[in-house]
Amino acid sequence: MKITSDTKTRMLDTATHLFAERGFYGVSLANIADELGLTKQALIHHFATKEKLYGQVLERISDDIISGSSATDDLETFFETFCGHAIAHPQDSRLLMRELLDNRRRAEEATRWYLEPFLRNLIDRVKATPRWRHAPDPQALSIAYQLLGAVSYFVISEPTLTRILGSAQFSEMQDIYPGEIRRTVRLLLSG
Amino acid sequence: MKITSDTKTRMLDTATHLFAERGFYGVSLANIADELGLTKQALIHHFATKEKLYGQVLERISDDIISGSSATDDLETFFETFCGHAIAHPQDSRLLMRELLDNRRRAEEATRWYLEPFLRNLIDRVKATPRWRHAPDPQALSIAYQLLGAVSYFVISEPTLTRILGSAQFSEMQDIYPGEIRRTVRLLLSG
DNA sequence: CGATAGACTTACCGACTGGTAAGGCGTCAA
DNA sequence: TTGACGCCTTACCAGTCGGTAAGTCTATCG
Repeated sequence: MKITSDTKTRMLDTATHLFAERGFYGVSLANIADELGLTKQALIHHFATKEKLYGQVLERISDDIISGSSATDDLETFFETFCGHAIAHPQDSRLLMRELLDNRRRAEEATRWYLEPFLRNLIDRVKATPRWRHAPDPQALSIAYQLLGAVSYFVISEPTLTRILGSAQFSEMQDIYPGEIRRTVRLLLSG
Repeated sequence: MKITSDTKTRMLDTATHLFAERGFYGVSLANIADELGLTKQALIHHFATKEKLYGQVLERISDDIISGSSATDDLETFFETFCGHAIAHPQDSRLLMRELLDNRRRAEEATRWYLEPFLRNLIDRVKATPRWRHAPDPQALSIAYQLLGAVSYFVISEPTLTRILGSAQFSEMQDIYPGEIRRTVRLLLSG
């Protein structure tokens, strides 16, 4: 128990998992604490409030995403990496999707805007391609956003698709999806 | 006060709006009742439980979506309609997105599977095109899902994009997005 | 050995949750 | 006039929420 940051990391891991699965209001501090084998006051000791805990969870994820994307990658490589990361870490996609849905209400109290640098980066990346070199920002972002949405929406649909298709067909779909995305990227960059 | 179904409709409208905005656990029966100028027991009188109210909200939306899509439309027309509906009724998209995120936990108690007929319909529609006539189900669904995701993800991002781009650039993006989707549909059907 | 500090606990709080029980009120049929 | 019914209310409940207060325990350091 000497290394307190280890406990803090475990807390963030568990909180990330639960917030991603049930959302901010679907999870109580007691839920998180139970899964850790601690009390909710241990969480409050480290993070002061539930909001701040949630904020640190978001911050860690957005740092991962931004640092995980090399600035020199072309669009095709970028989305290949992005798609791979999203499928490997569906929790992150779920949590960011929830944040997109919830941030209108959280807007007043949001201190930092997590997604902005990521999206600015994406716009520049699209405008670095020959096809979209002269596109205005909204159009460049439209291109990127279609791909972003195509990946994220698929990843968060895992439970639904598994139920409808069965797990065998879903994992088949999961295998081919990155390739389909790659083909769409190429089409968008050439057409 | 004679026409009770009118009150019931108002209740469903308000519940739809609030559930879409804050999610199932972010809204209490009292919140909904307050906005209606009634008490939460009025809601319970009509819907018995919060879960059943939520279920009826979902049912109404999925009925709208399914009945709103003519079976004879080709893919391009279908997604044009779908995109228009999504932009005109962002609440519906938000709610369905939340359901995709939450239904893993709700899975045990779900009595009806809302999205299945919609997705089956989509698979058939993709396989009705010359380009994908012989595609297996997972691939056909991958094609459709990219488009579905591209539309839905954009629609629920309105608060985020407005903040980042400003409302002028966002509405510009909203204007061009259906056209971008249409072009992507064509690319996917020809490439 | 004694003191200090961080990690974590028990005990507790007021506010709010979904839901039950019971009754008031207006409308309509007999 | 009377009774029944649908709509909605007040009163109330046990359970949970996020958070505060006041410790206990252990490790470190002088």
